[in-house]
Amino acid sequence: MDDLLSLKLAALADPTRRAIIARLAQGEATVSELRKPFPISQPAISKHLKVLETAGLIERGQAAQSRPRRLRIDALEETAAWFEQVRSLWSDSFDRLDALLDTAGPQQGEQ
Amino acid sequence: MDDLLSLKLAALADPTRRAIIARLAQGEATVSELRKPFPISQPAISKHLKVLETAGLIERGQAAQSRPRRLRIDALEETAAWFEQVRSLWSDSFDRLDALLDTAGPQQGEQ
DNA sequence: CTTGTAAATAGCCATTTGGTTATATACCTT
DNA sequence: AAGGTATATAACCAAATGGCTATTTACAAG
Repeated sequence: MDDLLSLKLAALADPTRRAIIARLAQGEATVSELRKPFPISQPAISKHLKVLETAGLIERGQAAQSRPRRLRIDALEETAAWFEQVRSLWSDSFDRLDALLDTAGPQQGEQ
Repeated sequence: MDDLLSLKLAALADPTRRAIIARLAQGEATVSELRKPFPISQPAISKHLKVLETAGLIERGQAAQSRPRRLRIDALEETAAWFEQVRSLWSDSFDRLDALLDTAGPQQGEQ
């Protein structure tokens, strides 16, 4: 399991990391700022950030001794795109089912 | 890590399981059918299916000696909703930034 | 050049994960 | 009831994950 999409979904499977992403969606933040809401150690946060960075979901800045992180919204969209893809497979096969039912006996109009 | 959303994302972090979901998006299928594309053992597939079921992403039917699985599309939508939520956080803060720039000195129209 | 603060890395540990083979269960067919 | 086919469960294993404490690195300020 190491394609980018898997890395992204795995990264987002952790509630702490999702909270970090949600925080960064509102603007960039330093490691210490990101740490505040959580009862875990600083190294643990750094590890989470590395996971998110490896997945390409965030990137690192440089400012004095702090390294502000920011969200890579495009990477998040790429992840969301997978869901769209499945959704369209689903509705395609639904369409085919509708067509089939139409042929067998046209009665109701599906939503 | 055991809230439902985390379970769902973790379930989808595996390529085999995503392929299974994609397959099920096109219609229900038995375990043997689902197994075909993969070079792994039947118990391994059953394990994957259990992960997906625990996450609420699929459900199990009953038909003779086969237990067809089908996609729970609503569960998938719930998962996709998280991405929507982050997207809106992101655009909200973008709006605020725009407003700020407007106040400071109105010059360019953002994409 | 020492001190302070922010963050990263190393080393450790328990738990989880994804795979395996072997075995059990469930249901149809004969 | 005996056999066959579909699936589930058990028991095991190696690797990955998420946490910790201790230590190191990077930079700014005295």
